[in-house]
Amino acid sequence: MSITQAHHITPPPKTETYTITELSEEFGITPRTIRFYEDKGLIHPRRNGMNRVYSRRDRARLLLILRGKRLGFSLADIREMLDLYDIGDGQVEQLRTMLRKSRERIASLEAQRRDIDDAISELSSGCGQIEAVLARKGVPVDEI
Amino acid sequence: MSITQAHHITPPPKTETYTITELSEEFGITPRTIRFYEDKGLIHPRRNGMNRVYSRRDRARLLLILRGKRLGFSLADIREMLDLYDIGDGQVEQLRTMLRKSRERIASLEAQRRDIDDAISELSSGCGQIEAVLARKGVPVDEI
DNA sequence: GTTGACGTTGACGTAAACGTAAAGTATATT
DNA sequence: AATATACTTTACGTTTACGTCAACGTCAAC
Repeated sequence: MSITQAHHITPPPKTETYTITELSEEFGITPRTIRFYEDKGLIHPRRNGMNRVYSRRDRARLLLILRGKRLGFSLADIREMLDLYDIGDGQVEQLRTMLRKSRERIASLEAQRRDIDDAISELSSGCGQIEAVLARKGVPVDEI
Repeated sequence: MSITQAHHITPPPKTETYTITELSEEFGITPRTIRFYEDKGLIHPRRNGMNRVYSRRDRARLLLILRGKRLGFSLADIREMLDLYDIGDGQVEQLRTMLRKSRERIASLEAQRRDIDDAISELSSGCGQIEAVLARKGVPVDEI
């Protein structure tokens, strides 16, 4: 039914390229997501006719995008940093921006952590009170 | 046309009631927000004609809602807990539910905190690297 | 000639928690 | 009346990061 062999196997990987599904599977995201990033200006793959063709540089950008997301940056932030990365000449300016953004992000995360700690305290205390009431009523507290 | 006297001065505060703007101002939220909560079934003020009339019980519910939000519960969660609170007879069942939800919330918050700590670590390390590069280039790092 | 795999664009849907008009009602004062 | 104030409802807009169709293109295989 087929030559069993080549078909969608990149012929001679001259300049390594990737299709959208290849990347989506490698990174565990959907093609829709990758197109969405393109829509937002985060990535600019070449085209082969209608189809998107991703280079290793594109792949690297995608990695940076996912890393940024993991760190809690917005796509807009990531885009800004990638744009600076592209310019490339203003290395220093780029690093300054990343440093500033990273520090801001750290401060924001630390604030979040304080809020979380406060909430945990309040919730724990609330749990304690509920447990006390239930215990007084003879209700086993751990089987909930 | 009027007794020149009373007007918006609650006559004899027989049963303490509140208007929507009173509550919104007291709690620093907008009337829209309070109506939204009603829309979502979190609160059920009486009506005087078309106008909403809030009792002290309603006010207390609003406080519980805001407290729940502060602790990071969704309005749906809060609604569920308030509904149980209303029934009132199944006190135990209600407490169990609150205890369960609170514990779930604590677990979720602790997970969030771990993620935050990881992100802070990664960001700090990244900042360190950037600072090193900038320092090597003779760029002052703190004035950014 | 049609099936299948893969790709494309476009547009609407989702979630949460409201914001923001737009337009009407009711009451009280001027 | 006219004005001012407070309140009402209805309904669409906002934000972020996609999901979910729908309908169509293209290419190779059978």
